Amino acid sequence: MTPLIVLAGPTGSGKSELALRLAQTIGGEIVNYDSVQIYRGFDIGSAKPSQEQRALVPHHLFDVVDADEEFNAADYARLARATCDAIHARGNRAILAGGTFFYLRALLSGLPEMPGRNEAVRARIRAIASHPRGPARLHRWLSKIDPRSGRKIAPADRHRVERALEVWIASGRPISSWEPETGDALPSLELALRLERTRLTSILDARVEAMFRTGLVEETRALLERFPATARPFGTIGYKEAAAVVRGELALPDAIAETKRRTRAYAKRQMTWLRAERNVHWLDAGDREQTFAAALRIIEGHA
RNA sequence: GCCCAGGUAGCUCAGUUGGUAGAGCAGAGGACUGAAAAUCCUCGUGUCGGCGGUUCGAUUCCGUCCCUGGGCA
Repeated sequence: MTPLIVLAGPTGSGKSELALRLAQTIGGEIVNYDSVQIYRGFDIGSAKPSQEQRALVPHHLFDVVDADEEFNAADYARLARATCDAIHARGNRAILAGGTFFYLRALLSGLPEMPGRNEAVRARIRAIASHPRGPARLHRWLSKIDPRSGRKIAPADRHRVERALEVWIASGRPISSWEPETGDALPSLELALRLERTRLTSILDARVEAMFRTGLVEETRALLERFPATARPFGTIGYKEAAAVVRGELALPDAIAETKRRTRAYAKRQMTWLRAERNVHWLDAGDREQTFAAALRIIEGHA
C-alpha cells in the first residue's frame, strides 16, 4: 500500500512551499491538515496557499466548511481518509501538509469508536460549569467515575473535562476505557522541517506584519458580517485579534503584537508535539534547495 | 536651578506598618482520545539605583548623590 507523504514542522517553516514543489515533481496531490485552512474565506490569517499556487497542482480539504458549521477531528479523519484513497486510486501520491497534528493523528491512527460530540449533553455540563465552584465540581465528578482521567486531566482544562464527561454521560463508559485502535494505522512517511528558533521567530513576526498589511482586518470584518462572532475560527490566532480591532476593542499595534505572541507560542507547542513523535525524518529547513533535495531523496529511497 | 513623581526579575508593575520580595507578560520544558491556531501543566536569588547614617537587622526610615519622566522657571 502506498504510504502517505506527510510534511510536518512548526508554522512558518515552509511546508506548503515544499509540498507544492514535491507534488509537481513526483505527481502528487496536496491534502491539507490545518484546522483553520479548512474554513472558507479565512485566507490571509491562515496563510492559505494562493489560488495561483492551488492551480498548479490539485489541493484538497481547503475551503470545505463554513465558519458556523460544526467540524472536528473525526470529521476531518473521515474526509481525509476518503480523499487520500481517491488520490491513490488515481495513481498519484497524497502529500499531507498542515500543522494540526491532532487531525493528522486522527487520520493516521484513527479515533476510538466512542460517542461523538453531543450538544445537548454539552449544554448540561456547561450549565454546571458556569457556577462559581462548577469547574471543581465537574472535575470531582470525573475523578469519581473515571479516576484515571481525573488524574490525567487538570481541573482547569475545561475542554477535556467536558469531553470526558460527555463520553461518560452518552455511553456510561469512562473515556479512558476507550482505547484508540492501533492495528490499522495508515502507512506514512513523515518528514518534519526544523528551523533555528530565532530564525523561525523572525519569519513568523514578518509574516504577521504582512498579514495585517495585506488586509487581515478587512477580511475579518467581511467574515463577521456573514457569520456570528462566536463562530470557532474567530477565536484563532490573528482572527481573534483582528475581530477585536473591528469591534474597536484593540488598537492595531496591540493586535499585531498579540498575534505575534500567540503565533510564537503556537509554534512552540507544535515543536513539543513533534519532538514526541517517533519515526519522523527531520530535515533542516534553513536552505530551500537543500531541503527540497533531501526530502526528494528520502521519498525516492522509500519508493 | 527649584518642585513633584518614579528608579524592585528581560518588560510592565505590586509589595514589605523594618526580619533580604511576587504577579502578569516574555522565555524554557511538558501534556494532548470529536473545540486542537483550542485547552491546560511545570519552572522565579533579583547588588529591591549608588554611597553613608539610625538599628540587633534597611529593599523598607533618614541624609546625600546619580538617573528617568512631568511641571515651574
